[in-house]
Amino acid sequence: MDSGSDAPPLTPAGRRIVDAAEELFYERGITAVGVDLIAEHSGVTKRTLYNRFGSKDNLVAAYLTERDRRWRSEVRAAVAASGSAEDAVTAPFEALRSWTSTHTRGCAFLNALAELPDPQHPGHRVAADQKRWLRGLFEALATEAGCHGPAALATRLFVLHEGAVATAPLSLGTVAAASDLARELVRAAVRG
Amino acid sequence: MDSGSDAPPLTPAGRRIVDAAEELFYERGITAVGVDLIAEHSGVTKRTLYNRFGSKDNLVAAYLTERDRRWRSEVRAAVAASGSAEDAVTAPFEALRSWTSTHTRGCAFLNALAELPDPQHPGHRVAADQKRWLRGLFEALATEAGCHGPAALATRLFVLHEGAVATAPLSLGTVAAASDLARELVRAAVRG
DNA sequence: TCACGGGTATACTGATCTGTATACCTCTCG
DNA sequence: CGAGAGGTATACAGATCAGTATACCCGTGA
Repeated sequence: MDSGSDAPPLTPAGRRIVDAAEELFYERGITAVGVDLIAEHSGVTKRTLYNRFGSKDNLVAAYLTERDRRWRSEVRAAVAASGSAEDAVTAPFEALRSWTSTHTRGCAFLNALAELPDPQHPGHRVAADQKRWLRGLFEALATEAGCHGPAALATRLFVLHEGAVATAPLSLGTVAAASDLARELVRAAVRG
Repeated sequence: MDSGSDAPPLTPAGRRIVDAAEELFYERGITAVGVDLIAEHSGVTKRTLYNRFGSKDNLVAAYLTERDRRWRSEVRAAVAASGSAEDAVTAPFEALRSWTSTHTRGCAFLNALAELPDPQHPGHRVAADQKRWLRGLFEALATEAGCHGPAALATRLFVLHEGAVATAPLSLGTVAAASDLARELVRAAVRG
């Protein structure tokens, strides 16, 4: 559940493959990108790609797992950088703000869920787990901050967060709006 | 902007093609479904499909346009069925509730945006327009109900709505949570 | 009567898809 | 020395992709 250190240490070629997959899958879509293109962009033979990952589905899962690892790291850093337990609850929205300022394709995990309907697909599982982790993080942070009704509050913060990231590419000011409302909700839950 | 009556009257075969496209594109994904499969499912020759729509991209746009037309109709019905101007503001959440009770693949438009990164793609435009329409509808309803700060409120309601529909397939209770919070926000904006 | 719109049937093109086969190279470590 | 891991290079299989070509059928309306 921690998505932590049980990652197999990637070989140099494996590293380049995942890097290329991260960019291409995210920018152009998973189904629209073929393994040949990824092999070419990473300067690696298709044979090597299949030796490392076995199948495209597994490579997709590796791509999402890597994204998940980095994203959790950024969120945890934002939580650690927050000044108070109350601010920590909305720290994921700060991480979201900086993410959306440089990326215009929204959430890699929501996009993956849109493209991979099959719950058995390894990539689907990674993406769904990422979302469940985030909702759980909100609940843990809300509990830590002494908020009333941490479970219900966490679901509300989670909805706001996902709505913001899902609509971020539309540039309708949803990230700031969600962030502001989230802070109001947390403040009310701490006081109330 | 109304997505109304300027729709070309579909021929019988065209009707069946769009119906099949609606089901297949939504359930399995746009890129993952080929035109041959749609032709087969609609009992139509591929020649006819191309005579009607010209290209897969155009068929995708027709699919999303049809979905948009139906969805706006359902939302407008929910608005009309609401008992008061205040209830009308959150009527789209009622439509969302009934939609997610029978569909587990989330929002066809968000899914389309996830699969079609190119803003020039005709399907991308239809999906983006649908989202802008919804945000505008919230603002119009909020204004009608005499809410304070209707523009900011509309963006908040929009974020909640999109977060709910984006995470609905995860079954984390987000639709009910967003709906409840939306009503609280509207009530506060009417009173305040 | 006859032209035309809507549709069927079948075959095809050229590209691209995931995945595999075969053969060779090079470095490290026991 | 020798084995194995990591990788390259090239070619291939079989399926599927979007889209086109050719030829025919049938109903309606001028």
